[in-house]
Amino acid sequence: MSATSLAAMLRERGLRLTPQRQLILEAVHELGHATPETVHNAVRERVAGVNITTVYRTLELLEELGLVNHTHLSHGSPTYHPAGEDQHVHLVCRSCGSIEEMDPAVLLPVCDRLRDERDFRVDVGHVSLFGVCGKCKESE
Amino acid sequence: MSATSLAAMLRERGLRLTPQRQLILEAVHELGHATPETVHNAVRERVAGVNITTVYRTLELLEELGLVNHTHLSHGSPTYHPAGEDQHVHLVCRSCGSIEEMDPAVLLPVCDRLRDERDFRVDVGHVSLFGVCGKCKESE
DNA sequence: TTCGTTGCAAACAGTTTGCATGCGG
DNA sequence: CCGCATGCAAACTGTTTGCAACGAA
Repeated sequence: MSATSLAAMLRERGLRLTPQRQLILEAVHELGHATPETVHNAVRERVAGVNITTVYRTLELLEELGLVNHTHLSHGSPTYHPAGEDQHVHLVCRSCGSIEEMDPAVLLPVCDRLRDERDFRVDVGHVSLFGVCGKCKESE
Repeated sequence: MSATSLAAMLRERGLRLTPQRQLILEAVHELGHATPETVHNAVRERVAGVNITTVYRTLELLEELGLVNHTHLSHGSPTYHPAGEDQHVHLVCRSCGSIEEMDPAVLLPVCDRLRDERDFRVDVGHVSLFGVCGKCKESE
C-alpha cells in the first residue's frame, strides 16, 4: 500500500491522508501482529505527539477501508494485521504467548461441514486456535 | 456437582464452602454461557449483597478446581461454562451474537495435522469460530 | 470559511488489589 | 484465636466520546 494509493482511497470518501494515518498503516505492516498500544509505541518512535486516541480511530478507519484486519487473541487487546495478505489462522501459545500463522486451507473441510450441517459460515480469516507450542511442550 | 462434593474439594485445599461459592457454581450450570456480570446478576436474584469481586474471585477458584472453564468470545467479557460436560467448540455469530455449540471432534483432523506438521497442541475445549449463522445469512 | 482531523481530558467497562471486618473451625 | 472469605473502595487497563483548536482545500 503506497502513500498515494492510500491517499486515493481516503479521498474517495472525502477523507485526508495525514502523517498519522500513513505512519499507523506502516506500523501495522512492519509489526505484523500488533495491539493498538504496540502500534502507538512504534509510531511514537518515529514522531512524537501521536495520541493513542488517534491510533484507535485510525485502526478502525483502516479496517473500514479493508486495509487491516483485527483478531481477538485470548484476552486483552485485539491485534491488528495488514489485510490483503493471505488470510491466516493464528496459533496462539497459551504458555509463551507466541503467535504462529497457518494456512486457513486446513480448516476448509471443517468449514464446509459446518455450512452443510449447521448452516454456519465460518470467517476463516478470523480464527485463533489456542494451545501449546512445541517449545513450551518440551519444557513442561 | 453436589454441594457436599464441592465442599470436599474445597476442604482438600483448606478452603471453605460458602453460600456464595455454591450459588455461583450453580449459576454457571444454569446459565450455560455466562459472563461474570451475568453470573453476578443471577446470583443476586437469589440472595442480595453478593459482590462482583467475589464472583470474579470465585470463578477463578472454580476454574482452578477444574469445575468451570472460560472462553473469550470476541471482545469484552469472557464467558464461563461448566467443565466436566463434553467439551465443545463455540460458533459465534458476529451478526446476532448467538452462541451455538459443536462437537470438537470435527476439529480432530485439523488438530492432528497441526500436531504432526507444526508441533502445536490445540486446546479443543477453548476454540471459538466466528462467522454468520443461517438466520442472519438469510436476512442479509 | 468549511469541515475533516487531532489531542486532551473525561467517561466508561471490565477486572484486580489492598485492607479491614467477620465468621467458621 | 487463627486464618479463610467477603465487601468496599480504589486502582488499573483498555477503549470510547465530547469538545475545542488546528489546518488543508
